[in-house]
Amino acid sequence: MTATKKQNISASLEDYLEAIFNLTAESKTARSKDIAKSLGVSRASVTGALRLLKEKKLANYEPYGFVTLAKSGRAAAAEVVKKHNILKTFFVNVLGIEIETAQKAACRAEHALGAKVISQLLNFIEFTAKENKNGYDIVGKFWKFCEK
Amino acid sequence: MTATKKQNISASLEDYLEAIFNLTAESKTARSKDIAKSLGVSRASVTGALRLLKEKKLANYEPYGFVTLAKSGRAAAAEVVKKHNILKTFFVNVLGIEIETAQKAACRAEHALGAKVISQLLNFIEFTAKENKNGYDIVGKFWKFCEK
DNA sequence: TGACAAAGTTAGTTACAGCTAACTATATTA
DNA sequence: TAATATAGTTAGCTGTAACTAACTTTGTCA
Repeated sequence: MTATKKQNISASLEDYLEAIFNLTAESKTARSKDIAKSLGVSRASVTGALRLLKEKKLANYEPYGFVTLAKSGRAAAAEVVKKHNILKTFFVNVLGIEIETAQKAACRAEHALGAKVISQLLNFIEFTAKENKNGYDIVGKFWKFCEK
Repeated sequence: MTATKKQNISASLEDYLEAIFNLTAESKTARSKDIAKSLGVSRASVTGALRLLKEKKLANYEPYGFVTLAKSGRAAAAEVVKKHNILKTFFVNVLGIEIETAQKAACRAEHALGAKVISQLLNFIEFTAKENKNGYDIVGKFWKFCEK
C-alpha cells in the first residue's frame, strides 16, 4: 500500500498550520507578519516554523516568497480547525462556557484530543439538537441544574 | 494579602507531580525509578525534573534522599489528578469511550483545560446521573443514537 | 565486611520553541 | 530612480525536556 504515514506534528506546528489555513481562507495570502500577529509570536519565530513545515513537506515556502499549504499540510490544518470548532461549539452550546473562555480552551485542547473523543463530542452536539427538536431540552435543563 | 501566587507549571512537571502523588498514595515512598517507569522516561530525566520541582518549592528532595511533595506541590498534584478523573469519567461514562483510550486522552487533556470547563464537565456528569434517577437516561439514549 | 547489583546522579548531546538584535530584501513613493 | 519604510531572515542566546553513557552512592547478602 501507498498510505503516507501521518507524521507527528507538535502542538506548536499545528498552531502555525491552523493560522496559515485561517489567513489564506480570509485573505488569499498568508504573510509572515500576519502569522506572527495571529499567534502572538515574533517574525523570527515564524521563519523558523516555516522552515520546519517545509522540511516536513507540510507547507510550500521559499525565503521572501509566498506561503501555501501543501496537500498534507492542508489536511492536517483542516483537521485541527475541525477539532477546534467542535470543541468550541461543545463548550459554548452544551457546557454553557463564555465564548472567550471557550475559544482559549479549544485552542489548547485541540492538540490534546484524538479523533474518537472529538467525533463523540460532535455526536453529542447533534444528539442534544435532535432531542431538543423532539421536545426534550437537555441543555436547557442542564443550565438550570447548574444554577443551584 | 499573603496569597502565594499560583506559579505556572509546565505540562511535563504536572506529570511528575501527578506521578509522585499517585506513587506515594500507593506505596508511601516515590522512588526515582518508579517515577521513571510510570512516566516512561529515563532515570536521568527524573533527576532533572526533581531538581526543578525543588527549585519551585513544589517537592522536597535531596540527592539520594526521599521525595515528598511540599504543600503547594501536593495541592497542584491533587488538582491535576482531579482533572484527570473528571475527564476520564466523562469520556467513559458519558461519551462511551473505551477505558484505555479515555485514560490516554485524559492524560493529555488534563494539562490543557481550565477550572471552568472541568467544573462544568463534573456538573454534567452529575446532571446525567440525576436525570437517570428521575427516569430519563440521557446516556443510554445517546449511545443508542450513536449506533446508527 | 567487602563485593556487587541496583538506584541515582552527572555530563554532555539533541531537538524544539521562543526571543532580540542586526542584517537583507522588497516595495512604496516622492 | 533613489531613499526609505516595511517585511523577512539570520545569527546567536535562553530555557525546557528528553536521551545515553559513565560515574557514584546505597543497600544487600554471602
